[in-house]
Amino acid sequence: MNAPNPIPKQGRKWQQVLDGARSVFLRDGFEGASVDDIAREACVSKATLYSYFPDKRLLFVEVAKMECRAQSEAAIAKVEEARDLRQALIMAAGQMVRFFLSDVGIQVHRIVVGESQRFPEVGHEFFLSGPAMVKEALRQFLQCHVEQGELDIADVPLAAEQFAELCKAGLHLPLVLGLRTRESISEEEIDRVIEGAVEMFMCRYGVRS
Amino acid sequence: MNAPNPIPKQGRKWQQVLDGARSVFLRDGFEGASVDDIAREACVSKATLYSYFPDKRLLFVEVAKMECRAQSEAAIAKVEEARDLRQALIMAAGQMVRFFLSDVGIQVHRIVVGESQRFPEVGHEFFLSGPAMVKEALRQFLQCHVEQGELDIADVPLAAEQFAELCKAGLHLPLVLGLRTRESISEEEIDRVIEGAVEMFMCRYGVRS
DNA sequence: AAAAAACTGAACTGAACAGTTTATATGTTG
DNA sequence: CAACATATAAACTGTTCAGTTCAGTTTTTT
Repeated sequence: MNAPNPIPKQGRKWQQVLDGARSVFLRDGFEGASVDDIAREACVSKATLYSYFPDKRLLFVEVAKMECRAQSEAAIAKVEEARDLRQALIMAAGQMVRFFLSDVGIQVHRIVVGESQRFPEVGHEFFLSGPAMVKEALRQFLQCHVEQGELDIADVPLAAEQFAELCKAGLHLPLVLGLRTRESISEEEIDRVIEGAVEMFMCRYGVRS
Repeated sequence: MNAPNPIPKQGRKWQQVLDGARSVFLRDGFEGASVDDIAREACVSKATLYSYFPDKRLLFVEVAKMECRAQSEAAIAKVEEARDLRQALIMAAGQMVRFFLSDVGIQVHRIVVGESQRFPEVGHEFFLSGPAMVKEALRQFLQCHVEQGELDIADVPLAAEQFAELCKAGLHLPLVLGLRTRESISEEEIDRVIEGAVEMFMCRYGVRS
């Protein structure tokens, strides 16, 4: 009768707290979220919450890391499926754009950026478990295709950064600042950005046959 | 003896308050800055401050707009100096990169992004008086060179967004999140990003002679 | 069933801070 | 001088909220 659940991590309600925190932070932001709200949402007493996480900030860091890991693993997996180079870039761009535009992506971005002055370690942890992972995967992917002679890139890290940046073109900022809503962005608009990014990238670094 | 000072706007201490607010907001962020601090920094009583600005948020909006206007006007002026297309793009990129990396640029960006959930109008005002102005100028500039046959761009707005985005490659995010400091970025690194952006852009949209 | 560990709810503490009010001072203008 | 506008310091109000404490209950382990 031992261990029907594989990862109770600590105590029974660890995950429960994390889930509650996730939904409240994503709804209300960091300052906007009260610890009482989180406890209520998680159906857990405040005392229990504080027995797992030393303070609000650390709780948020955990939520952000969880979210980043999930997303970047999904993205990396998707890319490895594709066969053709151009197709892979389109997949990768699509994955990135869709994350940039998702509620979670926008909200985590807002909070992390907003708090990174007062709590630098928040920004730090986020960067390492999110963007840095994706960029690293992208670098390896590009390097690989350079060696196969399909791409001609002198500065691979820069190229990876450029590609990621191109995927935000015109959509990310207005969404983050609340000038547009997710729903106001059509699939066509998204596709234009994706294709624009891939086209530009291939134009610059593709080997002309 | 009337009007030795041309723009007292309102009362004598309007500018004084704004300057104090600027430096405190830029040092401590929005939540981090207390109104008492701002009043002290501006050498003004709290009551006076509140007689000019209805609340803290509006005060910040004014600071951000002031900063944006100054920057975007400077940027636009710089570009109009250059003769040659490629040179103009390099100037424009340089101007944008340097603003993205400046203390003011980073700090305003942090605050605006962080507060845009709770106070959407902050994000709104910022976007319109900053990024939107620059993008508009960029579009006009590109359109102009398309008509002169130097560039071949089907979707000018997208191209403008892409160019602006390329100027952030690899530098902006780590700085905003506090993983790197302004000083740790060498001039060579900046130049690599600028040249990378221009090279990529010309590769994609330049008319091959 | 007894002991130990985890959890609860509710009340409490302490501090921060936006915004207001008041009583007073300074300075300008007619 | 008198009236008026502007400024000031300081105390006050009211609220919000992170984090603590504790007496008591439930769950798990042995």
